[in-house]
Amino acid sequence: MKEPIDVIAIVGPTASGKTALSTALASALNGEIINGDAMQVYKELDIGTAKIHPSEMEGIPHHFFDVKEPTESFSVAEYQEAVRGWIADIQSRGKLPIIVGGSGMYIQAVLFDYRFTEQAADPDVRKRLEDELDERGASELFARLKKLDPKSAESIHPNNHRRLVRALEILEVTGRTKQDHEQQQGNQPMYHHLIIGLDLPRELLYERIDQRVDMMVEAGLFSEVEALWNKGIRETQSVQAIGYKELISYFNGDVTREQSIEAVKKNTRNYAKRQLTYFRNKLPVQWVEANQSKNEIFKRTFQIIEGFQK
RNA sequence: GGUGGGGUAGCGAAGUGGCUAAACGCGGCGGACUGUAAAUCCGCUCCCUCCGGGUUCGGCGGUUCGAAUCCGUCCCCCACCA
Repeated sequence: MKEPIDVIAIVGPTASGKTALSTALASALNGEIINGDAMQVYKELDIGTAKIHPSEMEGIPHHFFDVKEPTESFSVAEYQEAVRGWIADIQSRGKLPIIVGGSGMYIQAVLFDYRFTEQAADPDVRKRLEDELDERGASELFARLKKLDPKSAESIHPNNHRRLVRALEILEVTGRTKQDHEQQQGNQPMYHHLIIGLDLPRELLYERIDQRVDMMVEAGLFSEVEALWNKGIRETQSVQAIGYKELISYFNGDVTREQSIEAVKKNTRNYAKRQLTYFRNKLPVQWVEANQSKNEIFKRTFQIIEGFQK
């Protein structure tokens, strides 16, 4: 008997062709698309995030893009909640939700039984911990974590200040350890889902990335970033995205234009590699070779979907 | 043709008799990841490997117990002079 698919996710490193596949798939399957990308939630970050242009949407509804101002912060927990809402909404209308994006953990958090702490993150507590870290040094904070939450301390490298601070923050805000919190939950899937991953030979991927960055520059990436910069948006979470932070260095006068472009390319390549690591090791991905014609990719994807439903 | 500078691992660049398979940076590869994730962090990167071993510092030949480091010679690059 056939068990219907609840949701399909299309993942893959940046520049692997997810967007092109997504619209084709959505029209074939009566689907609607949900953003699976942490940075594409931001308004005004269009070119650098390779956000789909309305003219390319082919009439397919796209959800959860452009929902944040570039000055706002954003989090996985927020993403999880919103996207699960969208999945329910799309399903209720008899359509198939298709999540498309490259943020592995975000997608994992909606598809699997990830439970975040009841209380939201507390910026004040975090700030204080960060200051403390600067003043007293990481080793002192790490020693504290080791004492209060030894299990988590084992899995956090002392140099990873961000995760160190977060673990301490959880302790302080919720009164429970990070470890205690996480062991309550399984990695149970929340939906009958299928994850399609696009992959292509590394060398080719890098070539495509370099080309795409050049295209972004031609498409006006510098003026996009300059507009943000002129508004004083220079250090927000949004603008830590690749393609933005490097050009901000340029507008700050720290590097040349050419250097900033090269940095974008390099950081994008490194990022693509990290994405692949995540997909490979954290998600049950059905891989599709992306180094072939759109038609072939589409056909192969369809085969997988049909096989999955049987 | 002459004078000076230089040739070190994928690249850049230290090292100027033993502690050096050779600092450091970049690039590359692998990995971690539960409210910043396009973030943050870790490991590996001459060859074969379990211990360990084998070849290296432009080439060749010397000196020395021992050389990337000293000497001779040859090749190549750069600058200036002719």
